[in-house]
Amino acid sequence: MIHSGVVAPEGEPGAGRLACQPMNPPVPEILQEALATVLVASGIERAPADIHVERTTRPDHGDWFTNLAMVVAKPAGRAPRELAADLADRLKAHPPLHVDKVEVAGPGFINFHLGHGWLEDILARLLEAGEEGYARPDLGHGEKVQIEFVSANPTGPLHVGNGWLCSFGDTLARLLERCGHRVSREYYVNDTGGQVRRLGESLLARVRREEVPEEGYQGDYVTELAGHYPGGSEDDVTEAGRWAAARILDNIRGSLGRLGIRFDEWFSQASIEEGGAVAETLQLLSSRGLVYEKEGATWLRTSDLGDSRDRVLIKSNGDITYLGGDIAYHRNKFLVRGFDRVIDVFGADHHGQVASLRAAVAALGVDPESLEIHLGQMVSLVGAKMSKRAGNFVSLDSLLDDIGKDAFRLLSLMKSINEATTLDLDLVRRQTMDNPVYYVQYAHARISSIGRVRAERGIAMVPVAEANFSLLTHPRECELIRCLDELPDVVADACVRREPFKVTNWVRKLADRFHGFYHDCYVMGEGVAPDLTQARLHLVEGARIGFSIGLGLIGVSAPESM
RNA sequence: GCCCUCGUAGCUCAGUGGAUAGAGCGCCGGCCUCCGGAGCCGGGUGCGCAGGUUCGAGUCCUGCCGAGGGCGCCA
Repeated sequence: MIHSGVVAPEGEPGAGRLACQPMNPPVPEILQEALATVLVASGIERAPADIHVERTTRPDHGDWFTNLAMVVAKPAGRAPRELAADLADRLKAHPPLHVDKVEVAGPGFINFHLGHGWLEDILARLLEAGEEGYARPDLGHGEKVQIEFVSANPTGPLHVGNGWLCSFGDTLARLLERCGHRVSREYYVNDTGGQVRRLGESLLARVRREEVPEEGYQGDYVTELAGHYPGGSEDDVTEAGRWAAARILDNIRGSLGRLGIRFDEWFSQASIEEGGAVAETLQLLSSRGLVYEKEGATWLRTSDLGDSRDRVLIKSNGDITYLGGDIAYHRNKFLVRGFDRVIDVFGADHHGQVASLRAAVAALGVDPESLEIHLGQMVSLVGAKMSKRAGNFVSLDSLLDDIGKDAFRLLSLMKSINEATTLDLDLVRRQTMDNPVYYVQYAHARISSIGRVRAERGIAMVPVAEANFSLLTHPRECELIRCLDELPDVVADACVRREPFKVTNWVRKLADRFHGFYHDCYVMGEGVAPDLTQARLHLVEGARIGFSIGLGLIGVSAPESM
């Protein structure tokens, strides 16, 4: 932490100076407003609702550009380049804030070259907002959203694949929270039905020192649990299964804790199936004429609602199907607890239930748009598939023992969950020393180190308002500030598109920019003027804020030293 | 057979319809007088195939090829 030793007391001149100076609006707003104005002046009647301005990818294209002329030209019956030139001329007559140069290029792009004041504004805005306020777009407006993830059956420890989606769900939850949603994390506990009975059978078999049935759970953990089983009626498989499931659930909680994940709700499937929820749900569906009896079973007309066929809710033996319980569960989410939006995160092996569930939610009278289902593609190991029943999975705990929480979270949040992953455990373990996590954390440790050296040398930081950011003209400094400028957009984008890995990519980019800055721009080196030192100290603080926000979102710790 | 996801550099992956497609790893070669060298700088190869939409396609549409997953009165 870098804290000023000379923070001006409140009320004195200087302390509130920043707040008194109205902050300039961000560049996109400045450009959009200017473009809207010249568009009208140029005789274009209907301006697009959303005028698109973007950062350029190449320096010779300036800093920002718009495709506005090309978008508007055709409906207006004008040539794109001609219109672009017209707009550019009008902009040049009254240049918007920070705009040094306006150019028309290519098929009709308008490029903006900005002055250094742009970067100074970015840094000032970032430092004023701080870790709490920066990159906190209010996209949700308090929307009440529930996110259910993992929900692995308590029939065995979490494996690496489970952990992968844990990272996704938890970081998505953090993103939603940061972007103005009220988020509840939920774990649906399958503590009833066939899986539990099967677990109980496996346990009792081990208690009797017999082989586990073929369809049972073969893992060593069952044998271990059997050693502690207090008994009970020897043939009550449900009782045995529930006892084992409770133990395993404790283990799962522990693994999640190691990953920094806490659930707000552990929702019992038994509470749904053994309470009145299913009956109430059936009644609702019946009243809509969507339920019928056939061959002794109770069916839901899901084929009327986008599913490929109808589905059974109550088996002919009277048992509730998984779907039957799941519908009641989703009725509870939407209609009982009143979530505005429900997000389910499943593994791709649950693909088969998506259409049914969507149809079922529609059958409940809930807007299907408010149910989001994200399928994470399979995570497997080189040369092996993980199977809980066969007991040949790699547990999340053992991998965490090897590489640690930070490396695991970063690793699991580096790419889209739409992409299948095959882990080479040897490689992952070996990569430990040149894992991206070190690159990122080392950058943060260097920031802390700068703070320590500053304290040792007794250098006090001046207030932000007294720092002269116009001195930060080194290319490394400019690149670092530009990177920090992207964070609010990255957070919003990652949230809206449900793509947490974008945050990881950004953090890595920030680390890259910071290492470059650190290498070329000594903050307190010999011959660095005091004013420049002050400006750079604030830039370093800005980077620290960026790391804190980014690493906080992906759940990776920001160490003071390595 | 039908449905979903994916195919971009040797490998792992980025790339809201924009201009000359980018990182990391690996490989080769440089850089420690000062805040931590777990760092910095330089070096090169690529959008599975074929059509279509568009001023403009890695991105959107159709078909094909290839990989993974799914199509139960299992969960």
